[in-house]
Amino acid sequence: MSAIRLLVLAAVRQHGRAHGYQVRNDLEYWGAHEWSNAKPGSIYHALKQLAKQGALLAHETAPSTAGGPPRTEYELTDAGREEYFRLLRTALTSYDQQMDVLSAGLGCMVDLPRAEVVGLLRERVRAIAAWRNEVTENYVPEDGPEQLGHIGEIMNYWVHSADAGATWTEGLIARIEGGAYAFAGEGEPFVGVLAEGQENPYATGIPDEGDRH
Amino acid sequence: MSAIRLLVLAAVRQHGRAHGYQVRNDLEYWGAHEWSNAKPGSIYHALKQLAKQGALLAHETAPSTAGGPPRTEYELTDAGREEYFRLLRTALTSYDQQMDVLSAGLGCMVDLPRAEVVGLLRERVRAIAAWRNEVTENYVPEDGPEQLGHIGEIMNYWVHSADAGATWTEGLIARIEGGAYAFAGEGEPFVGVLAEGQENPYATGIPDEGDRH
DNA sequence: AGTCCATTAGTCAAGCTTGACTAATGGATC
DNA sequence: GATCCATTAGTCAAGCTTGACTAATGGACT
Repeated sequence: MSAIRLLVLAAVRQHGRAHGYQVRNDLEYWGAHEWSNAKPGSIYHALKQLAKQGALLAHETAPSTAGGPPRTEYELTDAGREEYFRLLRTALTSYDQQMDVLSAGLGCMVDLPRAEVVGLLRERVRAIAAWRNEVTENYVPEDGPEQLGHIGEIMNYWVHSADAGATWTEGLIARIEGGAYAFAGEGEPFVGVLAEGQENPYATGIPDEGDRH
Repeated sequence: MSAIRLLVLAAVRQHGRAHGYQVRNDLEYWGAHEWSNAKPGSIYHALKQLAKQGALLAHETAPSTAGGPPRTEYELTDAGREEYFRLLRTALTSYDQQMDVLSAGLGCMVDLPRAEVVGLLRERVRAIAAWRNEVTENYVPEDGPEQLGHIGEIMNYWVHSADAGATWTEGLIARIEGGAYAFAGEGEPFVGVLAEGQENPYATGIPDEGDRH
């Protein structure tokens, strides 16, 4: 599972109706370029693919009001809403060693009820434990782990990462059970997208080639 | 950077001369399917691509002696040896949040001298610290981190993971400085590939569709 | 002697990712 | 008033990944 579809659906969903560049800006606002493969090509590809598969409805292209080529606006369909929640639940539950998927899930978690998120995260902790069990049982030779030599460090690293992930998840569960954040059905939903014309306070100040001289 | 090229170069290098299926088996022996995208398609693609780019020399296809279609054998070129060490050094040094790259680097680290590996890992710790610094400075609003709401959990998770990675790397440095493992120039090199006809003791017992009935 | 099928070995199309490129508008500068 | 260029918006080709598929050999079973 890649994070990009979840992120794109989340952005379109919060806008109600959005064009590609808006989605692209929101993902930059979320810092997604730092922890996921949210690049223009991937975003536009995901939009087209989701539209083709019926998760998004593509409205005919309209000429831009602010320069640039005409733009296509997208809206979530019912199938898209289902897909969004399916992806979100998977992102919070499954352990696939990919930081981007969980990160996207964290950004969207408040769209689910508090109790469900806690349940999904507990399931995640269980999944990590199961994975850990599987690899430690299958990859230790009869003569003890020393026999593996430096190769054993690979497993050592996986297990260390898995444990760190589980510990962190338990901390998050505690914070959520302690009342942190506003989840679905608990008042004003969190607004996480940029309004038309609003500037991104986290815009990357990184100059590209063209800025240098 | 993806781990697959490094893994494929490592397998070919250890064999001296190898065909695709041999590489595929070695990667399974290393457990690479558990922690990287080492699937048949990716492996054969990487072999072809590396050959096209001059890192591998492809010998003409020869009919298999044990069934199946004819196979192509590959050998490292001088450019391939350089590429191997370049990728290996990058894998050990850079922090890109991808477990597979570091895992591949760990599997290959003994091909470098002990002192160099320690240096590269120290550089890695520095890279993690720099990354941590950058994100914590750039993504905290003026009014304090609480302002971010649940979005702050994403950064919290990155930082936690980065710290866990740095701690683990420091542990590894200590083990290596303490004399663990045999590195380049320290006697018999570690043999990590399967000889012709040798069975993989870690073969996945997972049955695929065809086995079911 | 024919069929089944496990093993050996690799191909392929569809989808995803990447980095570089195109194209239109409007304001700043010379 | 012509040129430059930042911003807005999106395309494209090349490469990578995935899962399902093909193809050849030889042994087991009927």
